[in-house]
Amino acid sequence: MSVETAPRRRRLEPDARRGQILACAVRLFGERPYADVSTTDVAREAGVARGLVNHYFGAKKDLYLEVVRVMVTIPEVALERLPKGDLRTRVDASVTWFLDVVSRHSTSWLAAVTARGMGGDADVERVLAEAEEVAADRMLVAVGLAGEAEHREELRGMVRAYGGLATSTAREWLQRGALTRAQVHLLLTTTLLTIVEQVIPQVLADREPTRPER
Amino acid sequence: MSVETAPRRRRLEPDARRGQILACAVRLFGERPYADVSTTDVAREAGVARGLVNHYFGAKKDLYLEVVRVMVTIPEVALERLPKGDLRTRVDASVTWFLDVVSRHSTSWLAAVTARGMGGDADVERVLAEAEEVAADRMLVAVGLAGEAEHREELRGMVRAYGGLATSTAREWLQRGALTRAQVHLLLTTTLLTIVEQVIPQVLADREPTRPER
DNA sequence: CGCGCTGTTGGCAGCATGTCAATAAGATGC
DNA sequence: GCATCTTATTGACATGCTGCCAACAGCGCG
Repeated sequence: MSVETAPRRRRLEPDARRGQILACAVRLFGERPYADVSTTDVAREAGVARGLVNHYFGAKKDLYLEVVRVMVTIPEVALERLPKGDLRTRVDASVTWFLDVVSRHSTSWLAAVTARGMGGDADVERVLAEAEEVAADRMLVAVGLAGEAEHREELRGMVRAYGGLATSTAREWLQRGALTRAQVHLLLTTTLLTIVEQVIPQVLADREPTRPER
Repeated sequence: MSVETAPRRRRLEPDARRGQILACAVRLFGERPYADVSTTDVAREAGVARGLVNHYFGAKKDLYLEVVRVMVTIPEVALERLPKGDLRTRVDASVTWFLDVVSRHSTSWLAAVTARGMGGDADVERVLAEAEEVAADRMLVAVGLAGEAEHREELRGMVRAYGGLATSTAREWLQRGALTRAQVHLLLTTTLLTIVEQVIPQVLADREPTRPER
């Protein structure tokens, strides 16, 4: 007879197990800094041997990369959902959408963005950079500047820089509570309008190949 | 007779030794990520036993805190050196000064700012926050908004957020090379002017106590 | 029912970190 | 010049985490 209906080991599909471990890792890394989360913690949280974490994700850093990627890659669901109105309307809608998203996943999102580089690590930096890349491209589409082939790199740089403003502003709102949502909205909207209407035209006016100067 | 003119141990004043070790740590952390720099590396670089590093700085993280503090705390030498002209002039001068400073210490500065939180560590976050605080206050003085007692917290939040823009923009220039110094200068100047002249007046117009809303 | 595939485990070896008593450099007094 | 005291400096130890790997055991298949 068998009283133990539950075997000490349960066999799951690789994808399922990997997903389960990743979910636990997301939660732990979201509420505690990188160094304070050991692979043992993740394994215990998932009810699994520690070695299995290494088996699926390799090094601890690789697991962390997956976590950051998940947290920072914003779903692309809404973009074609933007209104077709004039620039101010689209900018306003974009900012609203951004604020909705970050306020929803606030904790994990903050942890991911705050985690910039875990001390300058190149791989984490790369993941963050890729996420900024796609975000910048979508933003260019949103403000109707996707067609500029000439100064494409400069435009993306500008928008990525604006992403830094959006990040720090959202942090002032969600983390420090120094600003209200309305104030954040006003700041981001006005600033983006200024960049698109005043700064970018001046950049586009320069027909010089703009070789980098230090 | 004594052939060995150099004793195996050299005794230094605590401040001197501490400073020497700190200098080596600054260099190493400036060119390699946190996890890739062991206290052994720092000790070897300083020609010193590893235990001495712990003796002077405690844990490795404490040493790192000192390093970040040194790299991120910009000398306050220039601030009274700002011109007394109108707003645009002062903003222009402030941006120029900022770009000069970050381009000079570019490598170490980038590492420090990029190191935001080494994965969300609370202490590192605190050091960064303090540095942002003083930077924000100086910026408020520079643009002539230091006297606003009413919405002081909101103003500092706005300026700190602008600091995020300055950081990410400088990174686009120094690290990715996507923007030229002239473009960065234009972007930062125009944006700061917009914030001071358009956004802040609207915030100051609100006489509501602006309780945080999510 | 036996067998093979593979998800899963536990332990091993290496490395980094923090602590601490022992050591010796350099100053001080005689 | 020599003894002595202070303390900067060292070397070794214990601990904890990480990556790796061979052995183990679910679970499907014949």
